[in-house]
Amino acid sequence: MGRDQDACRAWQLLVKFFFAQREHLPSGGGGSDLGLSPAQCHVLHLIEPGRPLPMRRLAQTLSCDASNVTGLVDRLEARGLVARRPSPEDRRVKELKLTPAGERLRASLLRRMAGPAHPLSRLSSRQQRELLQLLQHLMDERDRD
Amino acid sequence: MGRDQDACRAWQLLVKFFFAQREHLPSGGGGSDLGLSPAQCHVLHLIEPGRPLPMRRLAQTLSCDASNVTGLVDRLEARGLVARRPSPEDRRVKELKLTPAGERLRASLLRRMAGPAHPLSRLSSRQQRELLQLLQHLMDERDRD
DNA sequence: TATTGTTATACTCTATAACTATA
DNA sequence: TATAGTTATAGAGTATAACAATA
Repeated sequence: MGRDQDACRAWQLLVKFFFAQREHLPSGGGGSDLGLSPAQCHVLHLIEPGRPLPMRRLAQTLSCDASNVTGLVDRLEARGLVARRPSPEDRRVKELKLTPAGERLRASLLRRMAGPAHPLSRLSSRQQRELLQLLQHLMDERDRD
Repeated sequence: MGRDQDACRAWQLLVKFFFAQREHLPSGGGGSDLGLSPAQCHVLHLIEPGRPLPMRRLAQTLSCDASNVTGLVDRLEARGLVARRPSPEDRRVKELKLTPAGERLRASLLRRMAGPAHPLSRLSSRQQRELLQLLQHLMDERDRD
């Protein structure tokens, strides 16, 4: 019983902490003064430079309908941040990659997410290491893809 | 340097973990089959039974413009989930409270957020207690309101 | 037939600006 | 004057359904 209570309380705190730190999230407020909506930030965050991303996979990762991705990418493409490219292997598939401008903006976004008032910077070295170990344990249990 | 790296890595893992667990978030997908949008879930989550919430305060907590709250509450009120009531002290202010149906739906939502596949249930008792202590330390540094 | 991406449509969310009513 | 909430408007996000091109 104590265990479940600890877990519930921890999760509630985690939610609260996360919401308080939303400017450090990919889909948080961090991109609003870069002229990016939350969804656009998320897309930019998910397209890694030099790693073309099929639109279908983007829809899956965002867990939204494929038709959304069309409009989302339309707007990013109109701003010259991403480019569509038909896949060499399967001509139905379109791969997304960042333009140079897109890569620059993504870098700004990541920089903003990482600092300067980093969410975890108030923890001591030892506490940060403890947290890291706990999280790695959590993710090891889950990442099976 | 090790410290900053631990912190960055921990934060990245935290973001990833959170996104993977979004069905357990108030504004995650947990309410979609209850017929609630993410924003509506969030509102329902924030109005505690027996604790009337001024609309302005709701807008602040959601960190959105006050005009959004009007429509948001309109839709919830049309569905009989919340009710507006003028504040006895300041007649400009409207307080929100849950209807009985709203309280029932909120309870379902909270139940869904808490389980059955609770995000932290894979941790041992000791790990959960460690995590709780780390989070309490983080929040103690921040909650000054 | 099944899959990828698009279009059309409708609804919700969100911000800005102008407004009403209270204070 | 300032504040709480509303309205009008515009743009963006989201899901559903129907569609074209490709596999």
